[in-house]
Amino acid sequence: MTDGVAERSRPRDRILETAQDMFHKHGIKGVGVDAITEAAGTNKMTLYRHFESKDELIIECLRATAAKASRIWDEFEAKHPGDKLAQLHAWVQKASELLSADSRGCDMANAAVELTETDHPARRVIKELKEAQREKLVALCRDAGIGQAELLADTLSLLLEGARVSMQSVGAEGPSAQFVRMAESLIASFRAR
Amino acid sequence: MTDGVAERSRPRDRILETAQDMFHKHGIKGVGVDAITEAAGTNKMTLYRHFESKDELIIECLRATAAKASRIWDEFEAKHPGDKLAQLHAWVQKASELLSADSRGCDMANAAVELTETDHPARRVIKELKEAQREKLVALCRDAGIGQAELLADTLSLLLEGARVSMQSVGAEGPSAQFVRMAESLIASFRAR
DNA sequence: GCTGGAAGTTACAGACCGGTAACACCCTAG
DNA sequence: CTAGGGTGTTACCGGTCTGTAACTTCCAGC
Repeated sequence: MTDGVAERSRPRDRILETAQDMFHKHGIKGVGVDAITEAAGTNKMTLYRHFESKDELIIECLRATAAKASRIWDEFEAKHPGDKLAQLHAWVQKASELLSADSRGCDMANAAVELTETDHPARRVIKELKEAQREKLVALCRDAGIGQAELLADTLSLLLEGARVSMQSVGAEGPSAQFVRMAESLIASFRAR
Repeated sequence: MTDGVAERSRPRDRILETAQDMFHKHGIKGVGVDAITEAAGTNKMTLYRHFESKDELIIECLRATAAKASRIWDEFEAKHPGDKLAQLHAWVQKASELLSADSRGCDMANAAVELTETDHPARRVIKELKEAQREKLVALCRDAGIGQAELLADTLSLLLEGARVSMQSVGAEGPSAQFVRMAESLIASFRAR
């Protein structure tokens, strides 16, 4: 029915995959566990046998999303082995593609917006994962031979984060449409210094 | 008790102000109408006499927030009458101050993240208000004599939007800490063209 | 074929949600 | 003094939420 999830995988995997998808599309507080299990072709009891709470499921979803993002970084290295500057341009290109393909932005940032309780267990996970991603981009910039690597990486981060959230407010024809141009001219300007 | 809202204003104003504050702090779906009315020192019936639904209240809150932001723009004109470039720097400065003062970001962007239903009545309001703000910034850049005014305005928009959402994920010590430096060097670079 | 564990089913608890009805109150304008 | 509108109070509706209990069914490994 509303599946799209491979029918013959194990319930835990189906739940995780379905939850990722539904949290992404409808937001965390916009989806109940009943809806997830139904879409995953299973039931609530099975969910609670594999995840001790909805919060725990949320955290597992965020980790899974981060793992997917990590695999994309591997593609950069595979396509441009050793050429860090080419990988940086590939990062810009990939970010732009993801912007075009989907207008619901970053799951971790969205989760941070939704989960406002300062002691929510997902918040520390979000922070850890985001910091890891930041480190990766800083390293990439540095290895690409850019002087102020941290500053470039942080600027690119903010631009992308901004593009993703801007799309949700004003759509794809807003400021985010110029993301590639902004990012590329930024990189050029940092390389010229 | 949990007030902070002037006790002797009219119920409608107290509700609106309290709702703005609570939506901002805890998110829209994280606050029920009961909690709002209680904090505003009134009751649910009175809320529904002034607002036909929670959605309507949300929209009024967003409009009120935008109106506050609009008043900040008036300050720029008042402090630097006619000097658009100084006003642009004041914009950067003010944005930075707001970043330091509060880590819950932009109410409209946050609402867009939370309200995922594509036909939610608040979404068109968010888009309108955000587009109006964009126009203001573009006009300011253009009147400051900058060539590619749209591009600068959009870049600054994304940087600020990104800084606001980044703070919610990784805190004030993350990439957003460099916002002023990024914005100022951007402006300088655009002016040099 | 038997057995044990994973998965499905049904029902429910307890809380909270947005929204409404009915009625008592108070305060101000006439 | 009185009338009436704005406000407060209480109780309620139907729905949804996370999470659990008790029980049945299925299926793979022996």
